This record gives sequence, C-alpha cells and structure tokens, in this order.
Amino acid sequence: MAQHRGEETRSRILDAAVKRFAIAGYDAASVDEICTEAGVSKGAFYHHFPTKQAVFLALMQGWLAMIDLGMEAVHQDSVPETLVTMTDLLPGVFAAAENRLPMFLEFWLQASRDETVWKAIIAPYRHYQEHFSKLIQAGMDEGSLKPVEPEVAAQVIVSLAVGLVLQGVLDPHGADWEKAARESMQILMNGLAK
Amino acid sequence: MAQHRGEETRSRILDAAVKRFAIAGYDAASVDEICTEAGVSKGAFYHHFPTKQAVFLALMQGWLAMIDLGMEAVHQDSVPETLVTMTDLLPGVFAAAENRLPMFLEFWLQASRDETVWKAIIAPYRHYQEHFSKLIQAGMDEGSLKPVEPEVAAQVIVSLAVGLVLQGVLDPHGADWEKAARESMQILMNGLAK
DNA sequence: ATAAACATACCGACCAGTCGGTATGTTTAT
DNA sequence: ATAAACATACCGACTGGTCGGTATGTTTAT
Repeated sequence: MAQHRGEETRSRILDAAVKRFAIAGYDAASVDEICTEAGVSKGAFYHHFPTKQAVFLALMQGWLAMIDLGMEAVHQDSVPETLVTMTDLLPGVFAAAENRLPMFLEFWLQASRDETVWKAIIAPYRHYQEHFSKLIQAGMDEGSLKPVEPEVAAQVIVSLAVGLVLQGVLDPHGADWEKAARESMQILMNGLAK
Repeated sequence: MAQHRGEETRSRILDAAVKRFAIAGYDAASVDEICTEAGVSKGAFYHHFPTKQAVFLALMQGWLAMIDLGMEAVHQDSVPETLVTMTDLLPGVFAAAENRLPMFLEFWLQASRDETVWKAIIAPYRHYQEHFSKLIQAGMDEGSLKPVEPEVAAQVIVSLAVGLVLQGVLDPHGADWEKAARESMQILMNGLAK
C-alpha cells in the first residue's frame, strides 16, 4: 500500500496549500506553513512537488477542470434555458468556493505575469469562451436568440461572470450576489432572446 | 525651494513604484528596486513614505480618484447616451493604463486580504455603484429605461466593466476588447432601454 | 534488500525597515 | 551682513528575520 500513503500525503499537501494560499496569498503562504497545516514534513512536500509553483499549478488545473466539467454538464431543452440554468448554478459555486475565491484572482494575477501559469490557464479559459460561443450559435440556429456575433456575446457572458465573482470576492456582504447573478442573466437575456 | 526638491523626489518614487509594481507585483517589487529605478536612496524613500504599503496606497488613491473624475465628467442628453459614451471612454482607459492594469488587479487582491487597503478601496468602489444606480434611476424617471431595480442594474454594469478589464489583463490579444466593450453595452441596452 | 516515502537540519539569497550621519537650504539673532 | 541654529532632504551600510530549496539521514512497505 505504498501508493496509498503517498496519495494521502499528496492530497493533504494540496488541501493545506489551498487553505494557506486562500488566506495569505501565494507569496505570503510559505512552504513551511503549508507543511505544518498539512501535518507533513518539508521533505514530504518536496518529495511530491518539485517547487511551490508546481503545487499552485496543480491546484489551478484541478479547479479549471472542475469548472469545465460543471459547465459541460448543463444541457436544457433550449439555449436560453441552458444559460439560465447555468446561472442558477452560480450560487452553489459561490458557496462551495467561499474562501477559495481569492485564489481564483491569484490565478489570474499570476497568469498575467508568469508565462508558465499563463499557458496553463489560457487554454481552458479560451475553451469556456468557445463553449459559450457555440451555445449562442446554437441558440441562433434554433431561433431562440437574436442574430449577434457569437464570440462577442460569449465575451459578454464570461465578462459578466468574472465581474460578479470578483465583486463577490471584494465585497461579499455589499450585495446579494446570487440575486445579482440571476437578474444579470435576465437582463442579458432580454437583450439577446427573441 | 527645499520643498521642490522633495516633491520631485516623491513623485519619482511614485513613478518608479508604479513601474515596478506593474511588472513584478507588489510583493516581488523590492524597495531597493524601486529606489534604483527612481534614482533615489532608500533613506529618501523612507523619508517620504513610512512603509512600502503607504506607497501602494498612495498609488491606489490616485488611480481611484482619476477614474472617479472621468466618470463624473460624462453627461449626455439621455441616460442611454451617457452610458454608451462612458463605454466609448473605456478604450482610452485601456490604452492609458496598458501595463498598469495588473496593478488594478493587485489592488483588488490586496483589498480582499488587507483591512487597511480594503477600507481605502471600498468607499470609492461603492461610490461608483451608487453613481450608476442614480444614473439608471434617472433613466427610468426620464422614461428611457425599463423599470428595473437600479442597484441590480448598476451591479450588472460594474460587473461587466470589471470583467472586461480583467480579461483585457489576462488575454490582451485574445479579442478586440474595445469592440467587446462597445457591443456589450449595446446588448445590455437592448435589455434595459425602452 | 531496496526503493519509495518521509523527516530534520541546514544554506544562501533576499528584503523591509533602521539608523547614524551628511548635505542643502531657511530662519533667527546680532 | 553673516554666523549660528535649525529644519528638511537624503545617503547607504547594516540588521534581524524569512523563505525556497537542498542534503542527508531514517522509516516503511514489499
């Protein structure tokens, strides 16, 4: 059962890292801290990950893959319904992510400065764009959406989502962000749907 | 003219700091680096600012005040026109900010973790929200907008702006963000205007 | 036995902030 | 007028501590 022990340690490190990164941020969260939180030695840490950044990247990949899965899973009868349903999912995302949300921002920031991180984040990110783009194209094809440029409409949706998340991070009690998300999509739909 | 020398030094430090912060980020940009960039000694630095964070804060305040001024300045005949005009301003903001945009993100991130920074950023931020809120209320009063909750509509607009800026930071060449901004507001207007 | 898994001690680089001292004006007293 | 007293601006070596990563030794599973 050697692998088991290893896997356990590895995921303890990952869990601890996400906690520390979320609270203190990537730079401020020290490897020693993460190890303590995980109840693991530094040797174990560097046995499983070559660098601190590798942990960060692993976390990011996992997060990205999760979003991707959740998004692809939603399929309603019509495109507008699908979009609204996705919006209904957002509160769950907010609640589940809670304190991890600042990490999302950290991903973004690191990506804007670090070539390696950027490459890791940009592919799935463009994938989202494309997903929405196709969704909107489908909506136009099925006649439920007005004719628009799918890419632009997709950008609008993604921008809105990103902006809502960001504001949720900055000012969690400044507004009812669940409601804002729902109403936002509603207003957008008013502009998009036939 | 002792003050003159002082003012000059102070602004050199500020300029250097914005450069270094933008390139390397708050944590990674060392005070020594900033001093070198500014052609100023560490003593001078700490003569003008009590801490590194004070410089960061000063920068942020200036930035926030600038946005505020720009926003308040726009007044067209009708509310929809005003909103569209504000969108037309965005490209200028993008261009002028260029490499400083990651700093904007840094502000956000710091604010989500640092009480001091948060307090400094949250007031102007809520002020923007309120500004848009009133604008939309005015639009409803003048009959150019559908009846909606002004706060929510304002959140949508701010979210969209924030999201667009963020994506501009992450993926500057991934899309025509100027165009995206303009079209976004157009779609929103379709949903909001009578 | 032996290799993977883990622990501990340690290294060198770096960094925010301090401090004693200097230089460049500016005011005051004579 | 001018020198002493004072104030502001600035310099750069130094400190105390942190942190990512490494080296080396020990345990554990097969």
